[in-house]
Amino acid sequence: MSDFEPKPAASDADASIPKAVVSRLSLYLRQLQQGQRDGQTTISSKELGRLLGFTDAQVRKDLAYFGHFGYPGIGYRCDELITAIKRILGTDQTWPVALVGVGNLGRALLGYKGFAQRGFTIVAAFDTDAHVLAGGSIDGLPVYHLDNLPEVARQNRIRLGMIAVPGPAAQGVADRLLAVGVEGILNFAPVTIKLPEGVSLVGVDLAIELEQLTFSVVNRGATT
Amino acid sequence: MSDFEPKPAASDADASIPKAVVSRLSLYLRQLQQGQRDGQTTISSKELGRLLGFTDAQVRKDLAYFGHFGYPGIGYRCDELITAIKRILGTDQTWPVALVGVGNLGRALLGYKGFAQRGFTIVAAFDTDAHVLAGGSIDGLPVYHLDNLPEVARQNRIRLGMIAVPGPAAQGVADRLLAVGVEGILNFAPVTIKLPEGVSLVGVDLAIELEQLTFSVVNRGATT
DNA sequence: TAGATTGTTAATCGATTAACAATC
DNA sequence: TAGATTGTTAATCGATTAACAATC
Repeated sequence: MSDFEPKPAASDADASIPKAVVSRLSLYLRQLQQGQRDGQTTISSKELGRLLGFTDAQVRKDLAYFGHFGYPGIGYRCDELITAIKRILGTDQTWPVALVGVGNLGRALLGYKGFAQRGFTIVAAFDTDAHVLAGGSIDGLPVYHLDNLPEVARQNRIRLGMIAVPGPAAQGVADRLLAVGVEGILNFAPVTIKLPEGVSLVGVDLAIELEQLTFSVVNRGATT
Repeated sequence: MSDFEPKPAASDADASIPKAVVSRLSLYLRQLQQGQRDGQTTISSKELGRLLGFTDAQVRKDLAYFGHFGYPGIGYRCDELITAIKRILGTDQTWPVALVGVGNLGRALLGYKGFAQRGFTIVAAFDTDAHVLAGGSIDGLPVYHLDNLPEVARQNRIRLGMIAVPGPAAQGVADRLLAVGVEGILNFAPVTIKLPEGVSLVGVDLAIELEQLTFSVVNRGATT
């Protein structure tokens, strides 16, 4: 850590950061990258907020949790802020990810281009189905039996796992990921997974996303 | 509407419902259905909260936005509460959905079993790529050129659309969905989409979900 | 300099939790 | 009845917004 740090950095006993702030951070990053592709070099909190539907105050407050990134009178320099947010989110490095479950959804995740661009690489896939395993590899990526998880995870220093198996199998898979030291799990199975403290979990349930949509369509204007 | 309504129902000038409440509603529903499959007929707010990591007070408060569903001393009857929540979310009916973009991700969405079980049916898929269109159908579902959206959408009374196209194409697709009267959009493209008031939007960005995970892994314990 | 915009404080707003009378 | 649990009110907690001195 050579360059001076603007703030004690969120690693300390630093006041905890609201989850909502972190999810907006990802949106800021995405928007900044889009702006940069369009040749923008600088952006104000007002403009960034407008593009995403937030107030300028919120943008500044969110960023101020992590340091002083802006220039009064100018705004934020896109390249600097992109670098800063990536560091905050931990995606200034590439993360090797394990995928468990190579059905429909798993295959789509394997082929998804968006991961590489944002610092993630699926380095190994696992399944238990003989039919799937028979192929040996998909898109050039080896597909192992789940029983090989321990060795493969260790060899590739895997810290993140994605679960794309049927609901009833998800908890068992999560337990096996934990057992090999995975620190974060992205779960696509439509069930609640129980994890011990100290392991992070993000759940994505595609049907639930659609339900959120139908609610607001049916109750047009009833949400905050 | 024959049976007596417990409350003025969220359609009125009824105080607006926080988004967070609606997303928990979906989790309650999922958990209740899981419980029911395991033979449970009744559940208390305390137990339901414990399973999902919420307080009992929160569960009761959330449900109380919509009516009186519980029985003091007993709890909630699973079947009744499932029916009630489905009605609230609008998934007591089946929604025909249009899918635009039949690449990797689109194909996975087409094959996803979880939708049908929760009230959604993809009734038509669209693309603009000649190679994709050449097949004519996928999984028995017709794939049309996007230019055919107006007629197909009308014929099938489509009110919801899912966007699974590359980022640069997403806004254009959204505009075309709007033009045919779609009222809600689930966007998987990693870009911000602008919609007019009165159309609902839910965005799912897979890389962002992973970023949320890396943040909490890197800043272990720094989130609320 | 004048104009723009930051970082931050204080005020507002909204959501969560605790507590309890009512009820089965 | 006693025990359990609801629905709801009031208290607490946290997050958002408005305002402004500091700064480029």
